[in-house]
Amino acid sequence: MKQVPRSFYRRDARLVAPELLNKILLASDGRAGRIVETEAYCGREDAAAHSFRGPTPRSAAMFGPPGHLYVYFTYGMHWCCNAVCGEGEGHAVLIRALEPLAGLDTMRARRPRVRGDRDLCNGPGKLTQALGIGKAHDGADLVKGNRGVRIVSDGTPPPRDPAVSARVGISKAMEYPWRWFVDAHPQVSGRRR
DNA sequence: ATGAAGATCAGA
DNA sequence: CTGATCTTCATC
Repeated sequence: MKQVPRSFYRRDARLVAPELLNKILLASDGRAGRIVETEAYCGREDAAAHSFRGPTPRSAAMFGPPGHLYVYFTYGMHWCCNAVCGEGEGHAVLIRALEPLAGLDTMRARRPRVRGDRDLCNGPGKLTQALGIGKAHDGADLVKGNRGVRIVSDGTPPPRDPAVSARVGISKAMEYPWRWFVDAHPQVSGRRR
């Protein structure tokens, strides 16, 4: 497994998001999945971003150093995780779906209602539940992995031609095509509109 | 102090 | 399509 250096994240989220595809999100106890769907959120120029109006207590991590995690709670029950990008401009990449790779038993235990393994991590709230990511990981360093979460590469390059679409579930700035996913994994990628 | 909206999910 | 569930932040 190769390390993904901090310089990888120190760029516009729209450049990082498609390149995060096929990298691996790793949790402390061996649970891991391949990233197959991402979305870019772009600070002050992006009305759909939590960072749009500048830093708040919730979005503080988005303005922090790149290569750290921004984790937020939404809809009264779900955690979502992002890789912070850029250099303090409030850019981040939302990780929306994983192809489960390891620790599937623990994932199933975390998501007891799920029938098939393909529903384990195919959504931003699902994958955090499967991997056990929550408030404790807000601000965690994905390069050092000192809070048990990191992103690595197994050498698989990002897709040469990732699928692109509008972002899912937003009500502002819907016109931007800032969602990328691995088209070759229809069974694990989230919704496909 | 208040309330509306929310980067979602599961089940009918 | 709807209900669940509760934090966050802008506004009053």
